[in-house]
Amino acid sequence: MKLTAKGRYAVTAMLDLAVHEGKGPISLADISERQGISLSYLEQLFAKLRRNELVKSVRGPGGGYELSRPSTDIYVAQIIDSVDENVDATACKGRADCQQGDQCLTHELWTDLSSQIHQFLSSIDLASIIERREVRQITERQQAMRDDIIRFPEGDKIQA
Amino acid sequence: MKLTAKGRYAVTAMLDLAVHEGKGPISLADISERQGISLSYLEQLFAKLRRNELVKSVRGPGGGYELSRPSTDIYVAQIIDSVDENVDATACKGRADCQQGDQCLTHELWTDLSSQIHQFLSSIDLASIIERREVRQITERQQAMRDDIIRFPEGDKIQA
DNA sequence: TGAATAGTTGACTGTTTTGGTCAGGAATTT
DNA sequence: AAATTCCTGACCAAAACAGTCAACTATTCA
Repeated sequence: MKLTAKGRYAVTAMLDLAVHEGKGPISLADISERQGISLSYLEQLFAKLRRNELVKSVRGPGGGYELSRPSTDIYVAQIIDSVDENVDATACKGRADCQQGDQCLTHELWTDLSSQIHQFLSSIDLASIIERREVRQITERQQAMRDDIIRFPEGDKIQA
Repeated sequence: MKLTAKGRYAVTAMLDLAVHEGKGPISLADISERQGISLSYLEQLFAKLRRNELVKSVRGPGGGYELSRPSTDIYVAQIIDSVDENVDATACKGRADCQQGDQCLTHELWTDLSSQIHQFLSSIDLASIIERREVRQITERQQAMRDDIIRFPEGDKIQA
């Protein structure tokens, strides 16, 4: 499991599709403009997403991409796996001294953690991210009503 | 949040310390040998871990590094944040066209997801990773007893 | 005191990955 | 046919990664 800008771009693009679900195919040019990702880079990403059957393409004028299935059935882990697809397995493969002692212990510990992360991301579908946001917005609106006058200068620097 | 080899190295090294908790300072040379990480690279990582007060150093012969507090109080997210420490905030900062329309919507969605991931990793402490492994080993041993004779050719390609 | 140990720091380097460009197709619709 | 859009591969610069080297400081032990 790896979590870099590449995966973020892919998830962002897929979220864009999910938000416009049911409005027919969305062109990569549109996504490029909205999300600020270069067209050519999107093409590379979507080639992989298509191969992994997360999206389907429609050619010709008015064409573009659609989710291959409802956004409730597409999980974040699937997206990231599609574009990263490196089956690294945390090295320690060719090393002979990896029997059972201390040597490989922490390697396994990392693998454990890694699989927990993967499991976690496998539980989050696109629809729930969008839904979660809506819930949060409502909560904030209610909060704002309680706080009434107070104006908060946006909690920036969210670095998660 | 980023999840790359750098973070993996840091977590692995910290797990190594956690496993040897209470046995006095552990030298980077030991960790280097056990985990197959170059000594100098460990030095760089531990400089950051120390600045973030996750470890404390003991100089001189017999010296090394120790966890700055019990392994139950050190969380994976803290480790990764220490060595990566880039406060990126997913761009879309200088872009003027980021008011509220579609433009920035998915950016926020990603930020949401990202904070969920961060929150998740903030909930996992070093001790629980080690403990979880022990639980799993017991489970496997019990399973092995039930399966009795069967010998399984290791389930490799764990790619999580 | 002095030698050995071990952390500290910074500069530097080769390799891989990123993010992106370019060009040429192929398929589809109008 | 023309326009649009997906599709593919070759290519590239910059960044990140992983590691090296070297000089240094602090501590301990003989």
